[in-house]
Amino acid sequence: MKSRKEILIDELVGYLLGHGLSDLSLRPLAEALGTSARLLIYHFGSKEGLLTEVLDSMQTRLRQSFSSLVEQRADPSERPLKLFWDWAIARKNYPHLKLLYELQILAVQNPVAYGQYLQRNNSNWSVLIGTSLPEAERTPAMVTLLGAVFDGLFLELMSTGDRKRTTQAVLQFIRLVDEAREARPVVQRKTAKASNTGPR
Amino acid sequence: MKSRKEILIDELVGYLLGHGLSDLSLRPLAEALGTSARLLIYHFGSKEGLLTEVLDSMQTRLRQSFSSLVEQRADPSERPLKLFWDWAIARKNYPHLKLLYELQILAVQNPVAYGQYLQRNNSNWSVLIGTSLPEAERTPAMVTLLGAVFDGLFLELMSTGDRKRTTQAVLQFIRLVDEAREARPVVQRKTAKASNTGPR
DNA sequence: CTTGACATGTAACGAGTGTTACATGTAACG
DNA sequence: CGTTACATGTAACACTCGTTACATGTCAAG
Repeated sequence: MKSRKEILIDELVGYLLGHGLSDLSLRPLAEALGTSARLLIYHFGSKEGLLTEVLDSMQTRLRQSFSSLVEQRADPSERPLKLFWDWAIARKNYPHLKLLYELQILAVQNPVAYGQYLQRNNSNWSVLIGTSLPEAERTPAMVTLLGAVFDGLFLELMSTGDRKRTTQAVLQFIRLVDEAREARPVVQRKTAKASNTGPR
Repeated sequence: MKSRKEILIDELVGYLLGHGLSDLSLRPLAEALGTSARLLIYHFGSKEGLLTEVLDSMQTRLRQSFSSLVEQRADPSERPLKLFWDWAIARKNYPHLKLLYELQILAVQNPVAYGQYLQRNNSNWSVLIGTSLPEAERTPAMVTLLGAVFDGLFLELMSTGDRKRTTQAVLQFIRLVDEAREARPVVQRKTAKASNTGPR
């Protein structure tokens, strides 16, 4: 059984997804939910407390959704980057990520007001994607690049709404990495045969 | 001779670079410049007019700086992406770009309030970089990817401040493109010899 | 010296902000 | 029924917001 507060949080998330963070105001917010500013303060203590709880709840849910995605991935041949991309632009997840990117930028420009909500953010999943790289390629530069490709393309998607072109760009990047891998001389030298992670 | 207004604009730009857009307020702004809100309204008509003029001035200056960079580039062997990156993270330009990225995000979340300042933005230079690609590679996906790599890495720089690692990632990407180019069978078929841009 | 354009100072207006004081309702438990 | 915890409504507080009315200053041109 959900408490009144949990119900409120759900509705608040919905509102934030549609209205963004930068010009949030209690009274219009309350009115949209059919309640009053008085109530919001009553349940969350302050506007800041409200933001903290709502954003926390959102991050938690996103993290869960992402974890379950990684665990039960149907097609193991699919590249992690593509897998993650498809997840991120799914109608269900897209607005949430969009909001987190807004938060990210606001925090960069105004750490005093927003920095606290940032503890850990996309750093988590960018690392997770990085894990998918063969160990020899898992340099800081490559991991950073991988994360940046995702961030940049997502930003482009937010700006233009062009799902097709941005997804093409994701695939282009994957192709690039593959081709470069072909071109590179094999550095592996210990065992000429078998895969590289050693016996188990 | 600069008019009072032009002087004001210069000071305003300086203030915006340090404080961002999202919580801009006339009175603190005026106080920081040693003037009054009354004066700002007097010169710019409204807060909105002020923002329009200041951001316009900023974009104009950035565009000039970028143009002169492209024209007089010293080392023609340097890759355009790297050239542009170095320009963007230079101490002089970095805060401006940072502000434009904030504007970009705010406009995405709140087109009503900020959309008007966006007419043309980074689309300009991302196209310019794209122009540097050999024609065969200048697909929408590749151009999009190129722009996204820049955006994503700049975002990462804004968040972490790690100039070294992000620059390494830029170089990593350039290397990736080069290696992939090697690996790919040559599509050019018209002339087997000489470079491809034709006689000069 | 007077005129007139530009610049500035003081103070206020009405609206919106987050937050609070105080009173009232609802419903479960003894 | 009475008590108690939770929820809610009404109204206000102190403050900031962008903007404006009105008066005053500066300073060059006639």
